[in-house]
Amino acid sequence: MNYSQQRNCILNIVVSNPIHPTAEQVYEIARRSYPNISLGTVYRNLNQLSEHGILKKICSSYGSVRFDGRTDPHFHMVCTHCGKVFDVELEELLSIKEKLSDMYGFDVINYEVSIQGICKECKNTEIA
Amino acid sequence: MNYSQQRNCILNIVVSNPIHPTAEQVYEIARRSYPNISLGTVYRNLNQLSEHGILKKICSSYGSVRFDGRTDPHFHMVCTHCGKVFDVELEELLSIKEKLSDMYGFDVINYEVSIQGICKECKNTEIA
DNA sequence: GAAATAAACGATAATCTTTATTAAATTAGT
DNA sequence: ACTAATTTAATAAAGATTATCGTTTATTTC
Repeated sequence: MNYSQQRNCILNIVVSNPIHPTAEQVYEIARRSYPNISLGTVYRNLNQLSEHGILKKICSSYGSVRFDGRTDPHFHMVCTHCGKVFDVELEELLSIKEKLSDMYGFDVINYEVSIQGICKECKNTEIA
Repeated sequence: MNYSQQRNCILNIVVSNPIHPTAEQVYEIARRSYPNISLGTVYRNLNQLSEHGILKKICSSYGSVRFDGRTDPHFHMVCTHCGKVFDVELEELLSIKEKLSDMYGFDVINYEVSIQGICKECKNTEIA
């Protein structure tokens, strides 16, 4: 399932831009290479790539879905001031799957930690 | 900020129905008491109550935002088969705030763990 | 308790995000 | 190069959420 220039372009954009872009952002970047690429194409491919585990969807309580080219276990902090998304490592979460299966009989397919707060930079500039 | 019969009704619905309802679901229930309540009123109040920390918004990668009357630290599992949302307790996550502040200089306002998988019941009925 | 002020409501339009449809173009296999 | 399958662009449609605005309801002041 890896043909079409557009799909490769979309994948590259997400992987090489670790800003956790929204579909709209991917679309804007993709248009530089494919000026009449359609937003529908972007959505379709982002969803297909996510379903195949090549990308990951990340959600937050506000705003659009974002996409992540990193698929190894890690989590996300969203700064509610500047909107940037940061990667976070939390080892204590890596054992969640087994724990939830034991405690609740739940087969974990995917899990996500979404943290909202104020990032270091915004904290500093606010003080100044 | 706690007047209006409609707001109290909406709050009661979310608190007394621990199904983590969507705005649409709250709307359907609220109409039993206030037949011409507006969906906009439901959204407005759910958001206001969330902003005041009286309710909590919960997001999942698919579907609408849901609301939770429990505001103490706990997390959520969504069954991708039946769509139900379950509460989860994970003590190892309760210290996230301090850890993220130490490691990343990030002031945590809120955090959310969203787990997708197949619940016990759906697993059993699938086998049968 | 009535009048004045502020907040919230209902109805509806508008917006934003995402998905579906379809004819034309592209890709893969022979 | 030819045929079948897949993908695309363009567009419409659907779904979720927010904004607008005149009217109603609640709070405050007298």
